[in-house]
Amino acid sequence: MAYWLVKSEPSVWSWDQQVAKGAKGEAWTGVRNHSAKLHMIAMKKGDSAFFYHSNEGKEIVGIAEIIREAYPDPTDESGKFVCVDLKADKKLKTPVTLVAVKAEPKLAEMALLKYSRLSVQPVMADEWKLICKMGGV
DNA sequence: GCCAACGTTGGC
DNA sequence: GCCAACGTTGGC
Repeated sequence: MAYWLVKSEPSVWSWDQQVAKGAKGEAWTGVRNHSAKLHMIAMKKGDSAFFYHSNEGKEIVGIAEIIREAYPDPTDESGKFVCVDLKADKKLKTPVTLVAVKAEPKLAEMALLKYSRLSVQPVMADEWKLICKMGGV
């Protein structure tokens, strides 16, 4: 069981839209970065991922579950990139903001802070637990 | 294969 | 709207 974090601009694809898809989920497409791609390939069905809103909100709003492992991204004409399917699992009672993550010394090593442009990132188990606690789940 | 120029992301 | 970080492109 591994943990991840995916980012999306809510104006493009928001948590509420993800929730509206229900149990059948939605393909997480459009990732055009090789580091992010490698992380998606490493995802296993049943893994969990934080859902982070970039630009607007700048906070972790919910937890999604990987329901389909990496397959070719249908929106990528070059055929080089992959996507996974995610479904909304649960919403954090309290969103964990970027400010809150930065204020917590135990989270200083998070990829979210170190590689702010990376749209799919791994999360350490203890980071995961702490953020869940901060988020009230 | 190096590196400058350029584009994109995302925080501020 | 600005700019830092970083990926990509293209000339050499």
